[in-house]
Amino acid sequence: MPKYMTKQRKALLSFLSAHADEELSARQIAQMLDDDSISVSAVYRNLSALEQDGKIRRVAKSGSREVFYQYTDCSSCKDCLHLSCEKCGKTYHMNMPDADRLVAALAQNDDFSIDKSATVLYGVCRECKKQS
Amino acid sequence: MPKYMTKQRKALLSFLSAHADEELSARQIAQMLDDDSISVSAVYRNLSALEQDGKIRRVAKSGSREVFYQYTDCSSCKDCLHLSCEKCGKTYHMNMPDADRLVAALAQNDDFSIDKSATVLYGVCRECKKQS
DNA sequence: CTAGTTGCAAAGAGTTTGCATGGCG
DNA sequence: CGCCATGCAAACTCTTTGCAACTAG
Repeated sequence: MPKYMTKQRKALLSFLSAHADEELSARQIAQMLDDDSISVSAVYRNLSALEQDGKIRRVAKSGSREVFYQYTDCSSCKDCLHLSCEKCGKTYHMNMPDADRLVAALAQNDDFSIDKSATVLYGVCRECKKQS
Repeated sequence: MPKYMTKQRKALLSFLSAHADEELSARQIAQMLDDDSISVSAVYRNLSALEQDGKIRRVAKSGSREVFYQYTDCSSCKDCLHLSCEKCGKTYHMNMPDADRLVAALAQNDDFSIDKSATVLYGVCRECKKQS
């Protein structure tokens, strides 16, 4: 959809790649890309385009009124399901045999076709479990 | 948390029970509870309380700037995983053997403790699959 | 050059809050 | 009767949009 690769868009995409799978608000993104590399409105416009393009997911976090954006680098994990840790915020990729089994079981027993790109499983990851 | 059962709160809770598992915005809720049974701000305040109490989940739907609220009647399905249809918006309950298998597989192979109350699997339900 | 993008500032929308009033217990 | 909850409207914040200037191709 975007036609020109402006330096602002380049900076944003590069930032998103570096922070793939993290849940960030537009404001946070604009701030972390400090030194005036891109304006907030341009961030919003680019984020919207990416969302329509299916490259970004929007999530509402409880307790905050902002919406958070999560960029997923599609090349590497088009088909995998995502696990998101509620403690540290990190995203993991569910291992494939499990994911396939889940998809198959849902299709067979619940007659439900899962949309892998839209669903995220929430919980607590190994690292955070250790600490608590 | 709430101390008094006002008629507004009663109307809201009754409405939510009747529309359990549906994703609705605060505005929608206030409007559907028409004839001035409750003000929008009271809806927000009650919704927030319910959210803190874990009885309500907030979701960001792509394309809309509003946040949607989903009430789950905990008594009936404390432990089950939810399936949400992207076409018709209905929520289904994943059948238990599958859910248990999924939880076990995640714990064992990914070392991830799933939070059943927070996760929702998105996809397309049987009814909607037929139609398309 | 031309058309897509940006930045700014203003508009728009959803949500929150202060305060006086009203009602549950 | 006391305190919580409500309604209203104003305040806030996040997000979108109009428009002139800029720039990638």
